[in-house]
Amino acid sequence: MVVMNVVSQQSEITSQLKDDLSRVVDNSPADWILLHLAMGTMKMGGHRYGAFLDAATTAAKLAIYSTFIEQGENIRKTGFLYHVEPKRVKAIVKEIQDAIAEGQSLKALNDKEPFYLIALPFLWQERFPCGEHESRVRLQGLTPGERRSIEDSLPPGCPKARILDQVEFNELIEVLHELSQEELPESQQMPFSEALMLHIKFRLLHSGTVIQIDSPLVDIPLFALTTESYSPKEERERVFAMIDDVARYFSILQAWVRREEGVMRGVEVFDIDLGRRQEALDELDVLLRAWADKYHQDGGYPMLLQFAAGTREFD
Amino acid sequence: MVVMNVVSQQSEITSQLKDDLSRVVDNSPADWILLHLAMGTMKMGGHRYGAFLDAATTAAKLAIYSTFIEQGENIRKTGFLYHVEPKRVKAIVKEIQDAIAEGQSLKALNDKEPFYLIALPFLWQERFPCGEHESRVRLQGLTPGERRSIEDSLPPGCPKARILDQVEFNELIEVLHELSQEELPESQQMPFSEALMLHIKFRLLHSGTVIQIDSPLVDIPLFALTTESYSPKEERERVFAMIDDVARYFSILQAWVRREEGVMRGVEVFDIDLGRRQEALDELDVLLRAWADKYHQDGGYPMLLQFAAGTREFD
DNA sequence: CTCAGCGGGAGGTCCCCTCAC
DNA sequence: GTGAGGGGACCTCCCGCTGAG
Repeated sequence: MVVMNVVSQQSEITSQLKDDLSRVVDNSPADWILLHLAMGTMKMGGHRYGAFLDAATTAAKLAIYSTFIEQGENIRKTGFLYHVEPKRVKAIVKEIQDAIAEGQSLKALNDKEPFYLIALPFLWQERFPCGEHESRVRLQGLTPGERRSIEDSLPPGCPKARILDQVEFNELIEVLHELSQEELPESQQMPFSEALMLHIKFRLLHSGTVIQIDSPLVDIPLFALTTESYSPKEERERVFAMIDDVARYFSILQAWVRREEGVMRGVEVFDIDLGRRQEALDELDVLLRAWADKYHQDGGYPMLLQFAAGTREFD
Repeated sequence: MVVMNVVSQQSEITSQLKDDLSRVVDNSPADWILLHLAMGTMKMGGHRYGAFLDAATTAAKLAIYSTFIEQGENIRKTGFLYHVEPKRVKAIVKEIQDAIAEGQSLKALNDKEPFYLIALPFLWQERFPCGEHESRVRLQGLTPGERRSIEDSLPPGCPKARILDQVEFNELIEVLHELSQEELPESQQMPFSEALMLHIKFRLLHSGTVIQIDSPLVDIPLFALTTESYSPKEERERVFAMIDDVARYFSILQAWVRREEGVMRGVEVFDIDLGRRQEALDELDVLLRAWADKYHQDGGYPMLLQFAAGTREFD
């Protein structure tokens, strides 16, 4: 009985690879941010390649749109500034204005993860529930002992949900895709395809949300749900916390660029005795907490402090 | 005598516009980062729309490539994970491996600003120098008084460089473009075009690096260099500092995601009496400097602390 | 089952041109 | 100078198909 679980080596980047990558991006900070973001959203978040490109395009379009407004709605000027045809500028502006008017959102990474991945555990348990004392296996032609044998091969902690065969699993994925498309405007809808289905299926298996069971008792592959929610893995949660932190940090620095009052930015560069490193970090934690406590006042002006300390890699 | 200077409203985003933008991106953190990045590199940095898209594509390609390596160089698996055709995966892998092998860099925002913008002041002064006691104006058919009158209309602090006519200015831009293409591999080269020239010219005027002089003394437009280096504007420098900070902050958090030793990340949320805000920030500055000093040890392990504090906009 | 090739369509980035206000 | 329209080139992202090992 072989249980396939493809979660492995996910975050292992050999130092060779890392070096290669850093060489081709020339170590420019903006490119680093893009690279980290792509790695985070695609490798960890499970977003499609095309989805990331769309999101980047959307961001660039919004930059164009904001310039268009600032330049007194002058199509030609805006086009020159970004080397875009007036025709295209007009189309971009229309696209954004329509989205604003209809309250719809442009193609973006709007959910932290794609809907069809997050929603799967819920939909599975809703459509294929399994009573407390029922067997997860509903296949014909198996003895109760054989059913139990298959069930016992599941890893511990699996939710009570039926084990599906190939056809049922594929249908479930198709339903998920249709659901995720429902709320999108017509122009953004993507038809279901076999390539898409294989992608989604592979993602689910890769993340360990679903496992495939190839039992010698049955001649068809079976699929079992392993968790109540997609990606409970701590590493994934850390990735989201990271993206969140970076976005907020970016926001604060934007205010700093605009020279707003009450904004501060700082970098401390220093060398440390490795033996005292942990002590220093612990002290830093206490220090900052005490500082925030000292100045905290209920009902006051909302403030945020973000910090990160670690190895200095660049000089 | 009209002096055109289009630097204005550059960073003024009406709150209405800001609201609209935040609505269409759904406030997802990853999208925020992309948006800030696009604004920073395009609006401030002067990068082309297509250049930003190329850079984002490159980042996504590198993410694919790193997965390709991690998955044992399996094209199909990699393709499924990101919903990319095997054919395309193969092409992407080849493109990156070629770049690594030949030491060339992929399309990226590799310089902080486009070469043709940064290099202009240097090339201008090199090709059209102007002696200390020579007139910047070399046009025929003008009296010394008229030449001085035109020169006097320049803003103070202009470098000693000749004032050019339309043709000379256009040629200078073309030379700049050719220079910027020289070091690129053949496949990335972009032919010079009128659209590109207009874009570059507009950018130079928009940033104030060059000003156009429409003098009634001559019937053709003249162009004058105003600074020794592109974008000495402090705001621009702040934007680069911001991008730099964010990239390093991102790097530290990546180490935190990998659970490396000696990495710490923190967020402090609190409310403050506005009257004590500056006092608090000043204290924070002193506090962190003292902390870094306390643990600093020459020749020790390289450490970095980054922090930013400001208004809390999201909850 | 994996890997390889071929075909096509849609849409985007680039380029240039003309014509009316 | 600006808007609005035409054209064409090329690439990339999507889909589907067939055949060799």
